[in-house]
Parts: sequence; C-alpha cells; structure tokens
Amino acid sequence: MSAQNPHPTMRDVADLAGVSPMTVSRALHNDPNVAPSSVSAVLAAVDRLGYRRNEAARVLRTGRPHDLLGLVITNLANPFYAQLAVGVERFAAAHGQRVVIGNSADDPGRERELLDDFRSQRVSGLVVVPSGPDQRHLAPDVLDGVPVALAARPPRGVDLDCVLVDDTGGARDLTASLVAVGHKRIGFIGLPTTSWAGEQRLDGHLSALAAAGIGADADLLGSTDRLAGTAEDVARRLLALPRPPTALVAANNRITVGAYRAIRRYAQSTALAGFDDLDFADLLGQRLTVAAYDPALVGETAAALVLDRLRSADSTRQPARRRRIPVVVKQYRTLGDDPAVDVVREQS
Amino acid sequence: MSAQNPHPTMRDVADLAGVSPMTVSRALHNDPNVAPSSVSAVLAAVDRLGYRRNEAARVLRTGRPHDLLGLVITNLANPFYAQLAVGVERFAAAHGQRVVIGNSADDPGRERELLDDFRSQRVSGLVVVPSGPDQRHLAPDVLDGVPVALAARPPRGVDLDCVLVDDTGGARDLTASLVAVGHKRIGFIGLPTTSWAGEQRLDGHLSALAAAGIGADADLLGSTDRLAGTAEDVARRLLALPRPPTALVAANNRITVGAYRAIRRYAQSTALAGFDDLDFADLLGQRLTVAAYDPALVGETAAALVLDRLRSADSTRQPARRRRIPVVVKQYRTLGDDPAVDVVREQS
DNA sequence: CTGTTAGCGCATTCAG
DNA sequence: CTGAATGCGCTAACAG
Repeated sequence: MSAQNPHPTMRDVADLAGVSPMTVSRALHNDPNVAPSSVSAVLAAVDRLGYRRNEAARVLRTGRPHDLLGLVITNLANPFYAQLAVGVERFAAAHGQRVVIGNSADDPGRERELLDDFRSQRVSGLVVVPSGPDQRHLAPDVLDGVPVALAARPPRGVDLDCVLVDDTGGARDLTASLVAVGHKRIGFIGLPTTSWAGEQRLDGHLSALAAAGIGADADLLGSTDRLAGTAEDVARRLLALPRPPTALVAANNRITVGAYRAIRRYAQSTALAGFDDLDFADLLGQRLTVAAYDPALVGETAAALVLDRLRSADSTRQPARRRRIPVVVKQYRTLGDDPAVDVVREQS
Repeated sequence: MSAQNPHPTMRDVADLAGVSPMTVSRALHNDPNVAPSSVSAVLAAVDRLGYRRNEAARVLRTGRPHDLLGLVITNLANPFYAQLAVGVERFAAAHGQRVVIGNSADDPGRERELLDDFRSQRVSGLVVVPSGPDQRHLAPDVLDGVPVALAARPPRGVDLDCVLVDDTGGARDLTASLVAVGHKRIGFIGLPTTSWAGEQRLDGHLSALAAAGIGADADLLGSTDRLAGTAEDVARRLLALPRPPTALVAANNRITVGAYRAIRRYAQSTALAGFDDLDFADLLGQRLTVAAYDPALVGETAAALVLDRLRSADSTRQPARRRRIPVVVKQYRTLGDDPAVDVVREQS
C-alpha cells in the first residue's frame, strides 16, 4: 500500500518472505517445485511491498525479447489505419503481447528511425505498413530474424509475409455491379498510379469492363494525381464530357465523397460506386454501391502471421506467406428510398 | 551489413575499433572527451556490425525509465480516441518519447492490467482515459511517482492532472445558437447521465435555456440510456409530441446522426445542432450546426502535462493541473444551399 | 524443494 | 583523453 522504497526488488521480497531471491523468482513463475507455504509467503510480501518485476532486468538476463510488438503505421489519423491498429492490438492482447505504435507519416526515413527504435527495444515482432519504394531494410537478415509482416502494401525488392486487401477483385466486382444494371459508359476516378492500391483497383475496373465486352475509353479514366486536382474536379470534368458517363466508380472513400459532391451538383442521375465503406452512406441523398472490407482484419491477420513465426522455431526458413482480405460489394439505399418517408408524425 | 552475430555488444564494437568498451559508450553518447579518431573508428565499427544499443541493459544500469509513454485508451476504434492517440503520439515523438498503447475497452479491470504492464516496463509517464468510477489506483503514491495525466474524463476520488473538453461551454453555445435564430422549443437528446460528458453537456444546454429565459420543459429532454432506445427512436418520440420542438440538440456525433435520420423522415423542417464535428456534415440534406473541437489537441495537451512533470524534479509536489480544450460552434450549409447547384454541365 | 554462483550489456566511478 | 572495476535486477545452471 504505502510507497516507501520506490522500486522494491526481488531481494526485498525475499528478505521479507524469509526465503532466497531464487525462490521468489520461481514462485512468481508458477514453478511447481516450490512449497505452497513459500509461495504464499512470497505472494504476501509482494503484495505488501507493491513489488513488480523489472522487465528490463528480465529481458537482459534471458536474452529473449519483450512480449512487445512494434507497429509502424503511415497515418493513425486515417480511420483505415486506426482500425488496422485496433486489429493488431486486439490480436496481440489476446496473445499476451503489448503493442508499441509509431507513426511514419509515410516518410521512409521516419520509418527507419522507428524500426531502429523498436529493435533497440527488443520487440519480439513487427507489423509494418511500408512507406518507401522498397523494403530491403526489412529483409530477415538485416532484421536479425525479428519476424515482420507487412500490412496493406506488398513487399518490394524482398519477399516478406504480407496481408493485402483484395483490391483487384473488389474493384472488379464493383464495376461489374454497375455493368449488371445496364451501365455501359462508366467513369473511373483512380488514385495516383504510383500507389499499389491505385494500380490494383484500376486493373480490377478494367478487367470488369473487358469481361463485359466494353471497350475502355481513355476519356473516362480520371485520377487524382496532384496535377489532376481534387476528386470533385476530376468528377466534374468527367460529367462535363460531350458523352458523359452514366455511372462513376471512385477508387477510395475520399474520392467517393468528392464524386458525390460533383454528382449532386451537376448530374444527379449519375450512379455512384466507390471503394471503401462509408459509415454514413445511407444518409446521402443518393444510392451508393461500395466495395467494403474489414480494416481491423488486416491488422489481426498481420499480427497472426508475426506471432505464428514467433512460435515456430525455424521461423526464418519458412517461405513468405500472403494473406488476402476479402472485399464484398454492398448496396446502400438512401433514407429517401424508405417507403415510410414523409409519413410524418406517429400519434400527435 | 551482413548479420553474423545477431546482437553485437559494445564489447564487439570495441574489439573491432581497437578501443575499450568505455570509449565506445562515450563516443555513442557524444561525450566531448573522446579523440575524433576514436569516434570515427567506433562509428565505423558500429556501422559494420550493425550494432544497436541494448535498451534493456541501459535501463537496468541507469535506473531511469525508458523514453516511453504508456497510453491507456478506452476505444481506439472510435475516431475521437484515435485522434487523441494521434495527438499523444505526435507530441511524444517530437520530444523523443515512444508510445505504448493499450485498449481498455472501458473495462476497469483491463485498465489495471495495462497499467501494471506499463509500470513493469518502466514507462516514464502515463496518459489515461479512465474507465472506472474512481481513479484512486492512479494516485501519485500508488504509482510511485510515475507522472500521469487523465484525458477526456475528470479524476474521481483523487486529484490528478487532466485535460477536459469544454463540454458545458460548447453545449451552451450550441443551444444558444439555436435560441439566437428564434427557436423556443428545443429538444435535447443526451448521453446516459452516468457519463461525465453527458452531465456536462446537459448542464450547458439547460444554462443556455435559462439565460434566454426559456423554461426547461421535461418533455423535451430525452436521453439515450439503454432503456430509452436508439437516438433515432428518442428523436422520433420528441418529434411526435403534441407540440413538437422546432429544433433538436444532439449530445454527440452518433446521436446527431440518429436525430438526422428521424428529422429527414418525420419532420424535415426541424433544425438540428449536435456536439462533435462531422466530416461529412456538408453532404447531408440539412443545415447543421455543430460544436467542434480538436480531439488530437486533447492528447497533445495530456502528453505535454506528463512530459512537463517528467522534466521538473519535484514533480510530485506540484498541485494537479487542469486544461480545458476549447469548443467552437460551426455552421454547415448543405450542398443544396450552394447557388451553383443544378447548373448542370459546364460545357457540353 | 531450496540456495549459490555467475553473468546478461551497459554506464557510473574512479584512476590513470 | 582512456580504461578497469563494479553492479543495476534478474534467472539459468548447477549444487545441495
């Protein structure tokens, strides 16, 4: 209860319990070869002193890493990555591991700093959303065997465990859902093509068109590079074409919102489909189709890959594994679609 | 480059550099009393071996805590707390501290576990979003002087540094903004009254009414307890009153969305104001007033309080401090308010 | 079942 | 400017 010695050690506990430090250590590790009477004496002393094992000493002595996972994320403020972090934390906690988080802000230099830090801390494993063009600095030999899994982006320049979203399949299904209801001129607003997801989602879109026998019209392919302007600008430009599209596909949630703005203003009959779920989708005055998946599952799966490697002895020898997170297409109706709309008051 | 000895020590570096471990230590600490030639020899050896200081050994030896802040959060999946975490991480990183995050899921038991863990890890400070009815377990003496700051919720049963949002003032201003445009019958949908923010926001609402000389009508006060049903249900009930309110105030973002649904369906002319900002507010088919603040600032401020205490020697002696995060009222127009609406295509 | 010995890697202290 | 000795708190490996 009362704090006198700020950090009592095993010695202190041992003295109070009238045993040796070794017995304390054993008792605290649930070693069966300790007399019950000793155990209770130790526990009592621990309680009285407020003793807490010094992790640093334990780590130093055993040479084993902390039960600590390092998570390097590009942007915790983005709900997608926040959810991913939730998934990592959840899985880690369920397996007795803590999580240290670092924000790389998509800066490869900062990413390296964080990795350095984490390794100095002797983390037992790493989950990384990589930011640079290449991940050779994450190769098993340079990491001295600390297991790592990439999340949301694929390894480049080296083969590593990774968890990816089914971008291509999701985008294909999204576009296919528009084709299925008769759309033939479908505009696409993509991410910068330098981004992995951007490339994949464009591929998916194009393959859906090809499968439907619709020729790709270059005029209908927009993207939100820095030059092209905001998603809303790009959408507006597409809607202003001589032969405008009857539907728009947006490559992520932010783009979907931009496209929505443009549609509401300039061409309200245009259909809209977007990658990523929107939790306020039913509040919009527009039907919306989305390609949805569970970002937390990405984190959970990545953590699972890391912990799995941690458990298996010859971790370094196993080949890199890939996991793919499924994407499903969902339709949202608007509030206005509800037959009950405008029924006004119930009683009154 | 090549990894041979998985964890080279100072000894290894010293041997390779042809100096003693002590010189390595000094060189790595930028001790001025080291010959430049030794420094460069050490640095070269470090680089060649991929040496990295063992934090556990350093911590053990110095007795000082890690440069590590523990963050206990109730729900990382909630954007509010995710932003708060961003703020903590940002401030910590700017001051050379890492952050360990744990999700308590609002469970006081889990919170204690996490705190225990963090203290075993010898974190240098703590930021906690407390979940229990009382925070005596965070008192300075039971924490042996590890500085702690509460975020988003006030201390109970003990006086601690804390950072709170100006719930009362924000709610007051929110309601006042409705009064200012002539509303006299204003419905309020609150949080469960057991919640700190719930209480404060209700207070603010009532004080705005009182200031305007509007008597509080109990019929117009709803809340989203478990019994009362969802926010949408409560809103609908208010709108169905014999003399329905002309405006609704929602006590947080989720409630705002529920109220919005009810208004769109049953009483579209009702004005709406809500606590918390909504990043898609302008997409709704309804003008909206919100009481907005910066959640990341809550985290930053809490981290600042902790680090400040860390720096000052006699930290325990200082009285507990309180910081209040300002809340501002913002008006959103809808897309439909835009004069450019329905201008259709630009060129065509 | 229990205790003793020894050393993990580093930084403080003191002596060159 | 440099090095040798010492011990932080803990636990593996060995005695009892």
